[in-house]
Amino acid sequence: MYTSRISKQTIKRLAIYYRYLEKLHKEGRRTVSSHEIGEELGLKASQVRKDLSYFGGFGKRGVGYEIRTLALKVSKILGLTRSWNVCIVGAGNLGRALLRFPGLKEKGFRIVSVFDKDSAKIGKPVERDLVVIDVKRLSEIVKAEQIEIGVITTPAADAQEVAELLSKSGVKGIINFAPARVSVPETASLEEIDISVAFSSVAFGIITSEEDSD
Amino acid sequence: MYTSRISKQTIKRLAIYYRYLEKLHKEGRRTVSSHEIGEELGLKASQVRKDLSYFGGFGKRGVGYEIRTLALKVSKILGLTRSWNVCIVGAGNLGRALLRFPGLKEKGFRIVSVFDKDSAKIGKPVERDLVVIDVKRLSEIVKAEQIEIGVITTPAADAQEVAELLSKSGVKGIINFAPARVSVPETASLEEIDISVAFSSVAFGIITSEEDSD
DNA sequence: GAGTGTGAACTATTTCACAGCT
DNA sequence: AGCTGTGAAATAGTTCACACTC
Repeated sequence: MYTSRISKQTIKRLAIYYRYLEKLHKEGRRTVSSHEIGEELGLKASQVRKDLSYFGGFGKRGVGYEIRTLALKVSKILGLTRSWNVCIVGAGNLGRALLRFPGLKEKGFRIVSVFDKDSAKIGKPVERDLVVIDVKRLSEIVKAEQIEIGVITTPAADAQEVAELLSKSGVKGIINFAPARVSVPETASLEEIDISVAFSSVAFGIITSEEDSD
Repeated sequence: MYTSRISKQTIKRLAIYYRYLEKLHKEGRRTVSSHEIGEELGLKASQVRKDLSYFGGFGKRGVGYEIRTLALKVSKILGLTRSWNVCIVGAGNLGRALLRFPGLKEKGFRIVSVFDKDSAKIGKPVERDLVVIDVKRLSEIVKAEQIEIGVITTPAADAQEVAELLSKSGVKGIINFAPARVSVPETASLEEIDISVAFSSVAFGIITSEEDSD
């Protein structure tokens, strides 16, 4: 269907539109214009319309977009109408924080297992019905539980190895929080969330804005 | 100095180069070529050279880059040669995980206080020498502790309010982990780390690669 | 010979501007 | 009249290609 070249940036904006549409829907609103969406999210109205137009003409000229309909269309595009089995590799602070991160379950991302290689952690409960499993059993469990998305929250040194293990086990998408870039086969979908890079980027921004004002 | 228009993407790559340079340095290596950096990080050599050239000619033709010198230059550019006082707003799971996130302290990001509005959390220790402080005291403490960077790990509904409070209190840079976009004054530096958007983006990637192979 | 630094060419993304529905 | 959908224009970012240095 819409399999062609849509940029990752467009997809991320779509996910942000979706969140805003849900909010409007909860407030009882029925329609919204591209101008209003852009206003709220800090984007040009034309950007919003262009992003949506890649997937079809969802709006009504002279009116705007019907919130309920558009939210449904966008959730379909983003794969939010089905559920996804997710595993977390690395039962440290960040891994455990993600177990309770708000909004994931509601969007269909179900964290069904947590792995670690540390024998002190293996077997310990991390959530009502979850216990840390030895990473040696990852492949077996990914298959048994039909896990499609793996989240890496290990130390940097283990990230590449875990990425390969996940890919080989049949995981289709990876989200990497470890402070190291990983590479995965072309066929897998990868998202890198680089926390320490974000800090450096902010620090750079502060320095340059101070220089500008000299 | 190099105050002009450098893209955020270039800065983020610089932070990634820096991490790789540190690794090479620890391994005892002395020089590296743009080709090798690109190979390791999945970028074209010309991209690496272009990024570095914005800030000066750091390399030697025929030789490459002297790792120690380049690492020092890049760390200067990114503001990693000084330290930054950071506060976290929101003492939930994610906020507490960030307190121990590896590499931040080493890069000079010192988390000096943690705030929350929940009276059940206020006063409780979160780390050796840190206790959760009432967010009402944020402005006072930001000034007293000379905090320049604020990290938002509150629920989405509180994120915009906290961003404004931080800006008004004199914080120059904000990193927002809440699943909501925030807006800050032009003068402040902002980085949004949108975890649920990353999940949606990966889900979209999986769906489209499955369609492609039909 | 090897590898940088950089203008020029190319590609991707954003924004404009306006025809065309409702 | 209001607001979408979309080619065309403008802008931003990447990659090429090669002169130049070590």
